[in-house]
Amino acid sequence: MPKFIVADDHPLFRNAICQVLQTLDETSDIVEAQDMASLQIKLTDHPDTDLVLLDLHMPGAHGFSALAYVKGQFPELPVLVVSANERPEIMQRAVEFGAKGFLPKSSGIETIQTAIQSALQGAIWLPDHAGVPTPASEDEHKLMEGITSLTPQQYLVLTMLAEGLLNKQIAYELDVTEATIKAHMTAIFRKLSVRSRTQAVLAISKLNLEPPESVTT
Amino acid sequence: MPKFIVADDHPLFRNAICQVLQTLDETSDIVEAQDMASLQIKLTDHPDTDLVLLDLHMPGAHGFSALAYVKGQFPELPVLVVSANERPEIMQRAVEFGAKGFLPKSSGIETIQTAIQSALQGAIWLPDHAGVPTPASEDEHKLMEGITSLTPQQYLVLTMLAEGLLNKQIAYELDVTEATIKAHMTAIFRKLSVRSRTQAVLAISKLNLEPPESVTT
DNA sequence: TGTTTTGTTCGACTAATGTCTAATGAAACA
DNA sequence: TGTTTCATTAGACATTAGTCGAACAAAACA
Repeated sequence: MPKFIVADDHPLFRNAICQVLQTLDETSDIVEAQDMASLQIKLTDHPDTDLVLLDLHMPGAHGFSALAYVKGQFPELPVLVVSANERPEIMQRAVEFGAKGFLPKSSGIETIQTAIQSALQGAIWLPDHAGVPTPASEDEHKLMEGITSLTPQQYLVLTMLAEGLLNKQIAYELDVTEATIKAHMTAIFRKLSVRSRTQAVLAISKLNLEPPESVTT
Repeated sequence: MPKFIVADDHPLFRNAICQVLQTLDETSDIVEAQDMASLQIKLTDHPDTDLVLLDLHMPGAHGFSALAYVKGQFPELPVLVVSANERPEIMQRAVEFGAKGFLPKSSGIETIQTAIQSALQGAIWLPDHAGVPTPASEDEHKLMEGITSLTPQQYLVLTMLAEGLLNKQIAYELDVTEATIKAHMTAIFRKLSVRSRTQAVLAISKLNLEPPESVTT
């Protein structure tokens, strides 16, 4: 009886994945999450999960930083990255940053089945067209390690910073004092090896997958 | 006697392009630039330029913001974007944001010749594999317009902000008072429709071409 | 040539940001 | 059970960022 968590903000696709999981094993225990906050809860509620199918585009998930965060919180948990992105470098990066593989959303049912099964068996799975690996820079790894070492609260604050919010606004949302947010900021800066919120934003935007998308201001 | 400006920070590739230009017309007048600062100078020194070959990766050039800036300073000047990027969406964006076409660096000599000639004749040129156009969002266009309306000094300040520099550091580099930089910031924020440097950085990072590359801090 | 507009510059003031120190509480551990 | 470690919380203080008003010069314009 394998246990899965399917984390994707698109209900239709989430359903489709669940269908495939049922096909593989009727006794599958499937938990769903539609954003990083709910994923966090589901992960702590279900420590016996066998595999997480993680979309890097959910609310609160900023590209690979979401992967880094999950790996930091649950280092032993296998994660299969699911994304609409088709770029080979992105697929390679996912594995390099600790995922069990990369599953494009354009994949057919059989491909999805294969990918999940190899991930469950502990193997790495990548699509045929993943191409030649181009290793990430050392700086990039350092940054991922930094995000990995963030606490849940710190990751949340970083997420809200990446939305362009003021400390005051973040404090209001999280119902704490502005001073608390400032303290979190300082901790985040240390872990990411930066000196200001501007540099922090610049650093994590380097880990984003999709460049030209709608500007959400 | 056509007049060109070749703007690329890679000397080898700049040379190669110049060779091709010579082949097309021996009487070609070719001016070179290796960064945005020198491009700015060359552009004002040579107002009779027929075509600019612009790499979006030079020092001081932050993706499409560099294109927006050049178009803002010289609206009538034809620009052919040259980039190592091979993604169809990027190519489409270049044209949508006012370029005469997109020339991948992997192109053969004949392709380069064709592209330059159509650009000179005023036509739009794109590679075969440019694919189906996916129009940019309205927000994206608004942002491009904002960058277009920046003055040279403001663009320079924005560039340094995108490097993660403090106002104090920018002021020192440009040899003006911190108060001056702050005034520039306020003007930039207005034009980009943002309220803080953090939001400004987030906005322009949406226009970047290359997602996962070395983190230059 | 006189007027207007605009970019650049800056000082004064207000708001936001970041660091340091420290208290509290919970989890890990001996 | 007592100890240690660490996340979370904040207040006090110092620094940085951002707005407003204004002077000055250069360019555009009538």
